[in-house]
Amino acid sequence: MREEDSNWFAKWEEELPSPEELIPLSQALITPDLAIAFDLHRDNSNSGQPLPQTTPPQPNSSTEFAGDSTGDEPARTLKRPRLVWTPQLHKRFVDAVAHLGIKNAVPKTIMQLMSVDGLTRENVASHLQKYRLYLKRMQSGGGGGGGGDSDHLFASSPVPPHFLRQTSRQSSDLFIPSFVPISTQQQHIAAPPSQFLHRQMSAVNFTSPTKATDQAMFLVRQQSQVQQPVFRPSSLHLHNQVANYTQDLESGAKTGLTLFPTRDD
DNA sequence: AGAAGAATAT
DNA sequence: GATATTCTTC
Repeated sequence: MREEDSNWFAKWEEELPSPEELIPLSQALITPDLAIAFDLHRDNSNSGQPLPQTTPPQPNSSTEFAGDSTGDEPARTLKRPRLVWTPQLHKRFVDAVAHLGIKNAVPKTIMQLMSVDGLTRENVASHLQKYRLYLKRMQSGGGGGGGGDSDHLFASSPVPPHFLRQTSRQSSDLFIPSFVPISTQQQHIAAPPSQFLHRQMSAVNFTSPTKATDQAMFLVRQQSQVQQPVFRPSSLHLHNQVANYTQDLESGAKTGLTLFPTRDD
C-alpha cells in the first residue's frame, strides 16, 4: 500500500524535469467525467500533454423541445459538474495566491488571476478554505514530518514561505500584484498566434530543499531577461533567490483556460 | 448587495 | 475525502 507512495515519488523525481511537464498548461482543467474516466492519479509523465478531450460533458446541443423552452437555458442556473482540482490547476491557484500575497488573496481576485474560464468564485473559495487548513496543519507539526500522505494534491505544489509565517503577523504581506489579471471579465483575449505569452510571475525561491523535485517544479526554463519584480521588500531581504515562474500559456490557443472545451456561443 | 469565511451538506 | 452549498458576518 505505502509502497505506491514511495514509488510514485521516486518516479516523480526522475521524470519531473522533462520539458513536457514544463510546457503547456493549456489543459489545466479537466472535466470530472474525464478525470474519472482516465483515472487521473495514474502517471504524471504525460501530464504535460493536453488530455484527450474527446468526450466533453456536452449537455446537449440539438435539444429539440416540443413546446417548452425551459430546456435550453444556457443560463447560469445550470448545475456545473464537480470541479476536479488537478495538480496543474492547483499550481495555477498557488501561483495566483503567491503573487497576490495572502492579504489580497481572496476568492474573487484569485479567480480573476487564474483566468480560467468556467471557474467560479465558489470553486476557488472552497479550495482556498481547504488550502488554508492545509497550511495551518503544516505549521503545527507538518514541518518535521514533511507531509502527510493525505495531501497529495497540495504537496504537488510548493508552498511559498510567506504562507507559512509564524503564527503571528510579522509585517503582514507587502506584496504588490506584479501583474494584472488577464481579463477582468471572463472573456478570452486575442493573442498573437506567433507570440509566446509568457506570464512572468515573480516569487521567492523556497529554501526548503525537498529535493530536486521541488526545483523541477519551478518552471525555470530560461532566465533571459528577468524583469525585476515590481515588489521589492525594501526591508528585510531574506536570503532567498528570486525565481521566476513562467507560465506558458498556450500559444495560439485560447489564452484563458476553459472548463468546457465545447462551446457554441 | 455582494463578497469572504466558516460551517455544513452531498 | 473532495467539492459544493449554506449560513453568518463584514
